[in-house]
Amino acid sequence: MGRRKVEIKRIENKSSRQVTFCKRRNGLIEKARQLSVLCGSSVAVLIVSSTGKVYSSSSGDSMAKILKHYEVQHADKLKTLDLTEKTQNYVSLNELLETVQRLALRLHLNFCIFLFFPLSFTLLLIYDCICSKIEAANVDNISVQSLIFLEEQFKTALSLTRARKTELMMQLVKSLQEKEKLLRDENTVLASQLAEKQINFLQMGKEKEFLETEDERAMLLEYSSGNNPRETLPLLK
Amino acid sequence: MGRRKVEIKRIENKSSRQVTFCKRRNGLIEKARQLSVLCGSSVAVLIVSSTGKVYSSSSGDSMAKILKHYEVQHADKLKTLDLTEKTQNYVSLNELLETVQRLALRLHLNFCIFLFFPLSFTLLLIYDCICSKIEAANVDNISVQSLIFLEEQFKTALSLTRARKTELMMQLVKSLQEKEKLLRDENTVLASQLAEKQINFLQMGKEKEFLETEDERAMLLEYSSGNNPRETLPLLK
DNA sequence: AACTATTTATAAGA
DNA sequence: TTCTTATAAATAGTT
Repeated sequence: MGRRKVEIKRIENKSSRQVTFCKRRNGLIEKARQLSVLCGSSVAVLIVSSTGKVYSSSSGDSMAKILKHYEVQHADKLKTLDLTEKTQNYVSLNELLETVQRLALRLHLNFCIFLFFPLSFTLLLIYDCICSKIEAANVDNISVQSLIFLEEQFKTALSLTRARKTELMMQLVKSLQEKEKLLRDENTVLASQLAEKQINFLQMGKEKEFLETEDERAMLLEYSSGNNPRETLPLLK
Repeated sequence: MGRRKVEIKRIENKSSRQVTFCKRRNGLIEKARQLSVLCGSSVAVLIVSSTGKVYSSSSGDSMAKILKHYEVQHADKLKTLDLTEKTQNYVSLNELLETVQRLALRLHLNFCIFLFFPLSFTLLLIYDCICSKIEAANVDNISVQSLIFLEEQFKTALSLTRARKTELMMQLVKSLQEKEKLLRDENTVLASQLAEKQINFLQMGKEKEFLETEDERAMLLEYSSGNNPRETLPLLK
């Protein structure tokens, strides 16, 4: 729709690309407005120029409402994915943290977030944002009651954390004990096998030329020497 | 661009509105794609139909990236507004909470958020989302060290909360003591004024008809009776 | 969904 | 950037 037909591919000439960007950007936003009015729908258009500048328009509802609609639908979609989603958890978590961080900055508030995963957790503490601005507010607005409630919450969180820590340490101790028992048993077996072999070696003492490997000869030498044999083998690792 | 010119106002005929919606929606998304390709920019289009269905398209970058761009710019814009924004804090806070809630659901995680405003705070606790799904994960992934760290954080938060509570209670006690002192002083003044008047009354005892009001007569009666006068007036409130 | 008369958008030029 | 204008593209009404 111009003097001549243009292929839809990147415009290489910088200034004509800039001109086209401006024209078509306005055109797109106008089209969005028309669609919104004609059909009673809400339309948001977000344009990020190649230089990173953001242009946006919303018609019908506000931008926030439209984005909310999108996110709700998006969340539903993800919920049905379920398993596929699990692998994306860490990316999504970062998104969450970024979002909260950004919003917190916007709201000028101190906050900390504790995220408890069932088996692991991420902890984010952000104190002293740009908060001094609200400092002038009325002292009477804070109730001691609320702080007492908060104190209770922290006590609970603290004792839950301690309980979980204890549980984990018990598990750790138990598994270490089991590992130790296993290794002791293994040692016992190895020691008795060795004792058996030692007897054979001693019987063959006068006929060293019958020993088959260097290792066996070395072992015999060690056991023949004056050193006391170690009671158990050293623990693995 | 059709058989005849149309005014840009809501199409009343339902079926032709539906047809136009479909045509123009496709047109808009195609225009967005062209703008993106021709000018090397990223374009997102979000359309919410009058029935609530959401259509979206992104070209250039992914939808997530474009939305992030928008939010970052939006945050910057708000930061420069500063004062005007303060009145919107509570709405924005709700937005924050909703966003976090939604994302938490999406991520299937337990979490709690503590938002500390400089002088007041909002506390949100959400436990036990849809978390059971990750329960099967490997126990070895959690380090006791992390829990020890978390425990320290809670201890700190607890002692900060207690310190703040104590501070507030001290303030409260101090202000109550000041109020009491003020009232005592007031009482002293009033009591001495009253004593003075009482003497006048007693001097005028034989000429009751000179008393000007019912109140004064009642007062005289009280002070003339056998009751000991109260040491101070009762505290206000 | 396809057709086509018309309107609208826009490429190139100024 | 903005205006102009020739022309391409989009689409309203129709089938």
